[in-house]
Amino acid sequence: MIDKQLIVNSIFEAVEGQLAKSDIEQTIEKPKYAHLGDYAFPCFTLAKIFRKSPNIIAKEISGKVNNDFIEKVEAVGGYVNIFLKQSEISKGVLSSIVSSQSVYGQQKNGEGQTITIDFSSPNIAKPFSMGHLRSTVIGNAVANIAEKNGYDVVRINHLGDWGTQFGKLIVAYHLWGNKELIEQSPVRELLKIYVKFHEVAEQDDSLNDQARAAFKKLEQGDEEALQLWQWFRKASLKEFEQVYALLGIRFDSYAGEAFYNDKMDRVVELLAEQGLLEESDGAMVVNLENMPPCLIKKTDGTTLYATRDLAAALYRNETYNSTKSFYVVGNEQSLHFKQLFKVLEKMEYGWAKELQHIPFGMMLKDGKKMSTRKGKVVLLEEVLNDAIQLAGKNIEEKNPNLKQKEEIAKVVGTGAVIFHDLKNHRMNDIEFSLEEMLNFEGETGPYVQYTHARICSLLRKGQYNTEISQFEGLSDEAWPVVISLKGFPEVVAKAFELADPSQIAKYLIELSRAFNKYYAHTRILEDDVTRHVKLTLCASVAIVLEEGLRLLGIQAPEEM
RNA sequence: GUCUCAGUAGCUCAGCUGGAUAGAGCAGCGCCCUUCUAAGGCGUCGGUCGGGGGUUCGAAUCCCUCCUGGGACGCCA
Repeated sequence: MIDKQLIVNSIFEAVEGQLAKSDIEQTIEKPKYAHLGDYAFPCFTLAKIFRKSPNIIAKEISGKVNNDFIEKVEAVGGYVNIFLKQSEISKGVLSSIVSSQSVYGQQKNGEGQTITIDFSSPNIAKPFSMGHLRSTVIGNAVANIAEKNGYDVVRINHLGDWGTQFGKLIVAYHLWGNKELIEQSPVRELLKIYVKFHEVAEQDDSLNDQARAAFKKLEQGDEEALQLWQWFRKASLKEFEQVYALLGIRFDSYAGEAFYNDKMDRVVELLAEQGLLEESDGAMVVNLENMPPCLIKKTDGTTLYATRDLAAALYRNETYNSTKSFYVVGNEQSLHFKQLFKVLEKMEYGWAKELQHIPFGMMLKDGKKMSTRKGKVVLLEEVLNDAIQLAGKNIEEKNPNLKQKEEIAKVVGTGAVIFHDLKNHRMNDIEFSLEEMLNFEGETGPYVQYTHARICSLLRKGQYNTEISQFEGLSDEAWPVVISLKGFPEVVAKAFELADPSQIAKYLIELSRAFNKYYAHTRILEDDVTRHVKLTLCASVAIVLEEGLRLLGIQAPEEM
């Protein structure tokens, strides 16, 4: 971005210091249309200062802006439009990408800092639904993006392996459980009895009392309850790990809620010491301003989600010495996190302000929230399998001689599902649509992967040699591609600032589109002097596409 | 009721720290494979940016208000 700084400087001089450099930098924009140049500076705010029309000011400034990267400057309708020297910029961008390879775009703003990211966090003994997909893929992408911004990342799977739901499961197991069936297909069977529990409990409220009692026994260390709990947990985790393997996601810690079982007394004591704990209707709460109180202990003395999250926050801060903490959890839990952070603030922990809830919209079915309790869920594994199968079918049609068909179908199918989730802003609710998710054309993961694969094919056929450096001689048609490549580092930084993976996804679509257009109109493998620089451009695009997809948690096959 | 998120083309969305003619994809219609993977490219159709006020030289973007939908709101997580 040296070119932009130079432009800021020369505009700064041209306006005789009437605007701060930071203001100028913010005001400079990317013109809406390519024929208006590469940078634009609107002069409307200056009209008052200089008491002249924006048109005249733009003309005056445009005469004064000049440096080695600028081809020409035009004043149009109150704007100063700046055109860069394409050859100079191209040379800089391509040589930078080719020399740094996948490191291109690496930022340093997070260097020396650790960030913990709590994501995925499925509930044990419940199926891995499409709803959990969101936390999993968004969290994983945010983690990758944080690393690309220089942070050390600790990936935490805060498993939902504790709580009243286990009381319900234990009761349900005693009533309807079948050991053999559960051994065979744990999550499916456990879900079945869990759903049944809720059906019956609707008629017979005493079941809920039994469940609470069962959980209390569990929390007090009852042998039989503990054994059941351990069994449920282990069996579920085994199934989850298959999904993580398929998605290529790993965690640094699987410390779930149960892990904090022996760490909660301390939190309660601390709260009591500071006089924050109050009794209310038999329960223990922390009262908060402008918010409902935060429940710490139930009437029967057992703990709640919030208690465990408080213990977890303390533990993480002490263990990882993190400077930031993200919680990638659904939007519907916003209040819970507001309360949690507020309680920590009241406990006077300075680091409480570095905790951040990264919310996201819900996966809807028929316009409504999916409910595990009613058994209305779409299973992630089934969707992934559908996607993989369809990808396989496409390969059979389009590229039947492909090697490693199965492996590629996996990469393309899961890529489609992940990209579909990440391409839109995370706060949007998503109406579950298998049809849309399995669409491989247009703004999709496979579209980006396909662009990458075609480039790889070109590089093979053209015997692209990384040793040769040729960065000049591109035609005008290549310019939109170069400009797009140039923007990658900025996108990486913005994606982290906003904790928004869709920034990367949208960028990849834009780069792919720019390249495909170029590819459709320019023959690469021509035996002329520009062949190698064209291949260098192709190689650069491939590097950035692969790296961008990696940030999203998607692989980029060389053939498909 | 309170808080919160959202409302842009038939559908899914981008643009939202104010700026030039509101952009994509899907669906529809029509082209382009005897040349580098057609999972592609090109064209065309399609919009009172939920309604109404206000601030501003300028508003999809900021403020107010109303309407519609989702979600959360003490012993679930």
